[in-house]
Amino acid sequence: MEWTIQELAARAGITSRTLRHYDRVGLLAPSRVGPNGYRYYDPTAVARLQRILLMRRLGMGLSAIAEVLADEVDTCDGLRAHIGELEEERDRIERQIRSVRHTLEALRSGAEPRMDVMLAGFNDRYKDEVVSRWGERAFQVSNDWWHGKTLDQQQAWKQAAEDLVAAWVTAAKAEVSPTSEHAQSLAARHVRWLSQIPGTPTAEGDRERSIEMVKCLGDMYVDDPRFAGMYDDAAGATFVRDALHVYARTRM
Amino acid sequence: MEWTIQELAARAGITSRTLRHYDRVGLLAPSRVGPNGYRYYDPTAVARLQRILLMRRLGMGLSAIAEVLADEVDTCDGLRAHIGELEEERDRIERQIRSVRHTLEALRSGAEPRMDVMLAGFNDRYKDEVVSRWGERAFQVSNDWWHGKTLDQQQAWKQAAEDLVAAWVTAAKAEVSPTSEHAQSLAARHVRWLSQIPGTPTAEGDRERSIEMVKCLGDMYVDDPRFAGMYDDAAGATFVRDALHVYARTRM
DNA sequence: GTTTGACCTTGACGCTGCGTCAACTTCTAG
DNA sequence: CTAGAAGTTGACGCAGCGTCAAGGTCAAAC
Repeated sequence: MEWTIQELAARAGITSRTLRHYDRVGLLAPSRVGPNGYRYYDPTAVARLQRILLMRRLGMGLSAIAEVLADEVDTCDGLRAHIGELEEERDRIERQIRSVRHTLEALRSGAEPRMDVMLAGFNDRYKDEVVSRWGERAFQVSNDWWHGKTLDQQQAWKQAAEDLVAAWVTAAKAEVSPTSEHAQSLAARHVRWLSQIPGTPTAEGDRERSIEMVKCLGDMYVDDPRFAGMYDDAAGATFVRDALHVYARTRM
Repeated sequence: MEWTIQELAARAGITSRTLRHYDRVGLLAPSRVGPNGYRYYDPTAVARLQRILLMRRLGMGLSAIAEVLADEVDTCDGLRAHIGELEEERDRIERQIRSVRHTLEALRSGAEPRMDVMLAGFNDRYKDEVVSRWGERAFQVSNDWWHGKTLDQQQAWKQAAEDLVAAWVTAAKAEVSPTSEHAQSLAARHVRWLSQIPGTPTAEGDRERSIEMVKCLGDMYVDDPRFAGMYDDAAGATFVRDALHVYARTRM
């Protein structure tokens, strides 16, 4: 079976010009060229084109695609690498979906983006508050850390926080006890999450002040109006606070 | 809070040149321009940039992005549309992953791609066989139909077939009876799938020959070596054959 | 046999979305 | 005050095609 340039273009959803371009740059030569100069493509060429279009969709340059196709001694390796790329791309999109979805909800409820609040303690918008409570250096270091991250990294971090909040809400709804193993493991995760922020007591291994900070944070979840609704309702916030207090007292 | 052009570029993973370009084409103006001509960006600008980069990743042109951002009277609508786009993109990638994964497996096992076999009855590679069994016209019509589809459409169709096979294998493993409601609904789905191919008896409503064809196909799954392993093992193929036979006898 | 119209060819120029100097100014730190 | 890092505005370049232009080829109709 063979196809003319137009037939192949139509089937692939591209133009004949693109195929001629690929021929010229040596990316995809027709399987046969008629004595009249006409280009004809066979199924092998079609398969190659499919791979090319796949990679192009991922934003790869034509030269990069050519390299991949050339270096590909083992087709299996190429495909495996390809699956990896696709999975990464999917995960990235998945995260973006959740992020946008969250932004949408926040917008609808008229609230500020939750995570801006979550970062309240270490966001420059709350500088005075932080400085008075944890000192100038804690503010500086944590602030620099945050602004040193790329948007992608920030988003990933926020996503981790989102997941944590979601886990808390689920646990609270399940009406288990704040002292239960599950709740305590969530608290541990919460503290680990906090300790990623440099400059804070938990990150610096200052046990006394870490305990104080975790308890303070728990109280804020309940009392501070800026956190209102973050853990769904008052019961949720209370659950988180209790769990954090217990964890601070017994396991830190 | 404000950032200089370099700070923002670093955080967004782009270059300052890109930001200047966006300014020039009116896509993203800095929130403030100093008396020295320096550009400064505030969080609002950052949010807008995030949306721009998001859409750009989806392959949109800058002018198209500008239009979207301009037409967006309601931010919520824009975000919702955006989620839709992202979900579609994710699904597309998901399908590609499955497709590539399948190709890989087929390659590893040394077998031909399964779907080439699945199409055996109506693939030009098996022309003689088809013609002798279902007539010249059935071959012609179905073949034209298949080659008239775009690569994307072909892939979607193959994916549907993959899903069908997977459902069959699952059902076979569950050791339900071929006469069970579930197996029979799968058989119905199988026939509907077949009837999408123009020129075949099932597509043309020829009841007698449709029954014959479904039974014949079932037999081939078991007997024809080209289908070996498609339904995992002999037991799987037998299960499918039995279910199809029962369906053909009692419900067609 | 010729004509018509669809499809093929090779240039060649244009457009988008930046990368990359160049030439110059401005801010920051010692 | 001076070095160096970072800012500015052009201006040119490059990839990946779209889009004529100026023709050859083919299948079918007349």
